[in-house]
Amino acid sequence: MARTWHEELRSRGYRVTPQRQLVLEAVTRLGHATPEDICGEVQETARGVNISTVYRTLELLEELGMVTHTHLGHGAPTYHLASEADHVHLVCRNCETVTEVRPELVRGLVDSLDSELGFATDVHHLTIFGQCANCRS
Amino acid sequence: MARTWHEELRSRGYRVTPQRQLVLEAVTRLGHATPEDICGEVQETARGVNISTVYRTLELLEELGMVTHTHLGHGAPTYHLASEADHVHLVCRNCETVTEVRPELVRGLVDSLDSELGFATDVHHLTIFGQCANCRS
DNA sequence: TTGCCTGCAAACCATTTGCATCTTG
DNA sequence: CAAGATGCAAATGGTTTGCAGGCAA
Repeated sequence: MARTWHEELRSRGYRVTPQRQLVLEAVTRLGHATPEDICGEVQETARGVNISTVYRTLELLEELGMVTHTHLGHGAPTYHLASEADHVHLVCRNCETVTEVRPELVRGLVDSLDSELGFATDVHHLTIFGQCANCRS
Repeated sequence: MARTWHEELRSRGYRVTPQRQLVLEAVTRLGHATPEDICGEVQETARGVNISTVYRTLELLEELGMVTHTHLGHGAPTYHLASEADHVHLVCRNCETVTEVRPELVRGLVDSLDSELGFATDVHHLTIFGQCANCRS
């Protein structure tokens, strides 16, 4: 069986704290949430948790490869579980709607960049801006 | 002959000011510059120009379709002439190097998004993060 | 002369950091 | 009990805004 999250933390010299568990749970529950969203969600359970702890924890979880973030607009980035990150984001400039599309759509591009330039695309972080079908008509 | 920039401004009720000319020249000269870079460049010629004027002017020039911006990293966005924007940016997460690639590489993706989802991709704004050939080896 | 523009300063938002204190292992 | 984690407050970086005076048309 795969190493648990707690073991993962410990083996790298980090500690398991209630705050870290709550942040991870919040990210799991919310999906596509900003640090502030996450902080709010965490505070539903534990009032005292500070936003700087949320930032530090998100950085840690990202380093561990458990969460990733994307920039979906002008404001704060959004975080979600790495295990659920297998999709590409389309953001409509007009109505701000975010659509998730299957990664196969960018397969061709990713392959070209690899074979032609040796560039390894980070698909999870990819966000494509434009105009959605609704707003075009 | 096409309408000049000055006519374009005037016809929309905007005014031609030295600051606006300087900002446009700075963007032309610098390419891929942050608002702060641009402000610095402008101030080489006209000391008094304020950064808030630079922000306001960039917003205006973008609305007029003369410049565009992209996010190449965590910090400030970078601006460049729309007429020179016909390329896609690759950003290496490791060495921070920015590479411009010809837009044909994303043609397939853009076409798929259009035909399958009716989504009109804003190629100019597209930035692809990943790891470059150098840093992979 | 009109009212759009600009400079300045202050407000804002998202994020980071220093430090004293608390907790985990 | 030692090192790492947290809370708090203050600093930071980037951007926006209100307002009084300035300048283009």
